Amino acid sequence: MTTAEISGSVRRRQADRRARTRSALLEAAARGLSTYGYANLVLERVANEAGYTRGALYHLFANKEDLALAVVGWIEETWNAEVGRRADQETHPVDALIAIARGHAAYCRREMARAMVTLRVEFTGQDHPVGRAIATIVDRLAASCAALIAAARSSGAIPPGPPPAAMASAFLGVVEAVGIELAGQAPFDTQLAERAVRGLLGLPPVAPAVEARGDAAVLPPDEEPT
Amino acid sequence: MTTAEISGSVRRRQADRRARTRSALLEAAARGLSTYGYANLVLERVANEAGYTRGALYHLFANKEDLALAVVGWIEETWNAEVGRRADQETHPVDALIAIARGHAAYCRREMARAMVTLRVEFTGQDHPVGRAIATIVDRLAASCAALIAAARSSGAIPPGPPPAAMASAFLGVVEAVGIELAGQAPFDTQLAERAVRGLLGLPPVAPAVEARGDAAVLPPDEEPT
DNA sequence: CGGATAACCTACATGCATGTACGTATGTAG
DNA sequence: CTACATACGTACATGCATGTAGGTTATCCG
Repeated sequence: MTTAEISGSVRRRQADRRARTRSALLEAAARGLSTYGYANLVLERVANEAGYTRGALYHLFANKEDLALAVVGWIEETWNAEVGRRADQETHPVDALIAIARGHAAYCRREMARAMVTLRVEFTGQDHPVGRAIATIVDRLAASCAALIAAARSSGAIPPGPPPAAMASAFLGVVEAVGIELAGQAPFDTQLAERAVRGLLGLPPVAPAVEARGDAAVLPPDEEPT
Repeated sequence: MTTAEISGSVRRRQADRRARTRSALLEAAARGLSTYGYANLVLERVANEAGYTRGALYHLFANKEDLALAVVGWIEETWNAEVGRRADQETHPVDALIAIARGHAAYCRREMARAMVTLRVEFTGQDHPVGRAIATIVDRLAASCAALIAAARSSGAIPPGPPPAAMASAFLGVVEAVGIELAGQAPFDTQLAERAVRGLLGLPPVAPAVEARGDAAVLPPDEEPT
């Protein structure tokens, strides 16, 4: 029984206990959202998978929407920490774009990345707070990519083409597609994403010598939510 | 006109009426599925948007699932007619892949293409008849692409890389991504899809002279369902 | 040790969407 | 003109998921 397990385990502070159950619920919710989406997500299943009941969930989150928004916020944090920070360290716009392509393709191995796609597709064309939250993140990211594309063009690094905003949308779509389609493949080849976006942007292809070696990146498993 | 022909045309009136309302409901359902997905699709809205009530819908379709399956079948037909046939006419595998890339990117302008994506995402990882129907279509398509990739490799047209099945998944993902992200943009540049998949597959980029001209394809609006 | 507070569970109320049964009107054949 | 079939509408029943209220158990502090 749950109560016996709790009383038998090591004593924790109330805040710790709260944070721990909150993390468990968030993780279960992220898994559920990535597979079932928002509408098909049933809260009792989420709570049970985390080892609780709906009562605990409604004690920690206001409602279903609040739970989903918390998951979206968690996604944004982890993405910024794992991908955005790496891209910000690059000085040249092309390098930053490639860093985003490879980093996001790698990030797509995580459960949360699939949740991002699922929610975005589900709420496209709707007017729902969760959809707006997702759109805000993606729009910010797209704006950054559009600025990078514009900068790379003005410096002559990539040839002219469609408007930067449109190219940025296609760019992110390509990166996401490669990441999602290849998530679960081992070894995970993040260079495929780079090859695709190079073609899209009009950059010269990667050197054949490097390409033949096929460098594969290995990712650590999902971390615990904070 | 003979009496048989007259009675035949008269007998047709009911069948025609049935087919017309069926088409109207199918079209409304496709629109609804592309924006709301399956779970959020409300049959009363579908029927009302087609100018009927749920009674007519349940007279022509067994249930919600049957309606969605009919939409999926309609998607498959139109896709084969507009994209698959074009690809089959190409003799060289690379040309067939490019034809699929450009054709599918163009096809993505249609409402139904968005429904295809929405349903596929919604039912990924589920065991639902609608999801199976979608998966069957996509799997067949992916198998065709994988065969084309393998053929192109054995003829030396494209360099070696990840397994053809994985490449085919990424290929379709890229094509879909470019098509979806750029649907609604005008002029619609199907060549972006070609550039992206060329990079992905390891093909040389398109000639700059042709690229600079930026040939845009214009599509007719959605046809009536048959 | 014991009250207070927070974490958590159980049971009920509500709303919404599907599916079904039945009613009506229009078309069709003998 | 009569009898039947088909297209479509209306109203009810059911199931399911959310949200809420109140009770129970665990933790904190004087």
